[in-house]
Amino acid sequence: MTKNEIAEVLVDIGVLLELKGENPFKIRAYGSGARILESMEQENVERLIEAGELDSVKGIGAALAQKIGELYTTGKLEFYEKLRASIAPGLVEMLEVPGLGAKKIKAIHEQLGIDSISELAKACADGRVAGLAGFGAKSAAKIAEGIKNREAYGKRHLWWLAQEVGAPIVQGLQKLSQVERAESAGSSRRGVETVGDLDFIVASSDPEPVMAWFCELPEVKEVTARGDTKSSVRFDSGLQADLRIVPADQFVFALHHFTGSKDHNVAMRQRALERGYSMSEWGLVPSEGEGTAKEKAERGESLPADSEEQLFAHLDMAWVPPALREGRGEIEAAAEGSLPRLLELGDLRGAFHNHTNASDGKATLREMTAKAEELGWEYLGIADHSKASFQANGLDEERLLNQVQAIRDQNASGASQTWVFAGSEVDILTDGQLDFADDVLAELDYVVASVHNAFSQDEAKMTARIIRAVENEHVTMLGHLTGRILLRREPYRVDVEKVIDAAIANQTIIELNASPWRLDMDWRLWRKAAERGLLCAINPDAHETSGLEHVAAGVNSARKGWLGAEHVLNTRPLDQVKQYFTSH
DNA sequence: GCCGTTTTCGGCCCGACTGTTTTCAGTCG
Repeated sequence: MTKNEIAEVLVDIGVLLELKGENPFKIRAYGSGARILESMEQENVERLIEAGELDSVKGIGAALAQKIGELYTTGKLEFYEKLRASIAPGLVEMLEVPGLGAKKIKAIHEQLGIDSISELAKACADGRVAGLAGFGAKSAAKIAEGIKNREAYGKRHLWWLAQEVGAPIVQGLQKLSQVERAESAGSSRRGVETVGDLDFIVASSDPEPVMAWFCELPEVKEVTARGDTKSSVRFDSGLQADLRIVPADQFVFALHHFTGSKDHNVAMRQRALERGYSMSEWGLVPSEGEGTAKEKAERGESLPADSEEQLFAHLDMAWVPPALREGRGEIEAAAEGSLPRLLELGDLRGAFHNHTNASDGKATLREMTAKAEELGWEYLGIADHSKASFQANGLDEERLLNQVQAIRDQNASGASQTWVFAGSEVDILTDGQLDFADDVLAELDYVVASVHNAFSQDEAKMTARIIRAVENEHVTMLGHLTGRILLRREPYRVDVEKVIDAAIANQTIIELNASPWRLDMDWRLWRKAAERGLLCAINPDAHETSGLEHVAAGVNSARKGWLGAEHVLNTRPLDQVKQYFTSH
């Protein structure tokens, strides 16, 4: 088993132990063990397992090391098999119902003998759930509602679309006379590709009218909680939003706290404790003394912070951009002053993977060029589909060469400030051959190679197929590495590490497809890949003029992957890009 | 289950909201 597969088993064990009513700290140990494995290099994991030294890693002790070793060598774990056999799958599923946690599920299971969601729905309806100790009519109704809405509401939402909902709400809050400060927080502020809900933090000494404004927004379908400091609402799309209102001097602490991530916060609190402080959304207070952190903060014992920079400075750290707050080494980097200078949208001077109406785009070459010019881009790459992508009206050799000529003519005419590169998004056929012969590819400025069919090939075949394309000397960059469509289509099975190795060895770029539905290659892979020499291109994969603006989503993902301008080809000036295409 | 220059036992991040209670447990983030 690979380290990531092992990590999945560990996470699963944590869930099952929770349903068993195990010690919460034991459960946490499995979860953190999984995260540690995920953040390690596969080779390091293998080396440590084989040397019997895996337990030297902080967070992995003797018990976890033994289980990981067993999974690595045999692909199985007796402990896990037995555990899984002892718990009905329906109980695991019940965790997805809002308001149901391990303890309540355990009570329902043990006292009513229920082990499936459908039986649970019946027991809510006939009053058996309401009759349980610790439950009542309201809990039963809430569970029934949760089961009914599980499909629609359990879903995560695309970051890009959630932003479009959230941005006007923040602006609206900021305009209210009772509001001193208002910001978006949560996974949306961190720019995670999908978000569970929206979080808003407001500083105000007069919360009631602000709560009322929020709960009465026209797009609100349901108010699920309404308190003095926190309210939650649900929009028609199923997207949930939380508003938290705090006094002005606590705003920065609340903003940081609710921006997260959880892993980041845990590490920050540990760092605070090492310095004799206890940190919460209420402030940064001495850990000694009477009362809770909240009470201390209310007595004015918190260190002051008007900005997040000050908050981090109290812990002897540089400010960490929200994009990096994922508990992936940013704490250490901020402490030693080695945070990267992250890519910014303004660093981009163009992009390469875009379509016109010659294949499946909606806009003409001229319209796409005009939009690029409006965005201030020095260059635009056109890479329409190749003939094997029949469904996308892919170009054959003749149409492609005509398009190349049209692009050359347009550049020569001087009609646009934006230079256009002639490329192709050429299909990688099932055996790894390309859809155009080498002499055709040689006519182009650059080539994007992508997989568009036979997604169900096994991992070995798919990996070999893509690597063969990566090794082709005409291929400039690999398009959407895994083919995933967020929340809709799983990635195809491919050994991404091997493809990255091959791309580095062959000096082939891997694209960061900036379509908000793709964001592929995933940001979690970029930091290490770039450190090892992989070059990135941020490509909107635009199919209409407005699609070019999706580069913003790609920049966001690149930042989460710790990339700076130096890692991205399309931050380079036109002359350097021309030179790159000539020499690669 | 993990960890340790106060430690090999006794901690492990912290608080709000809800629904059930009459002081709190469970859930959630």
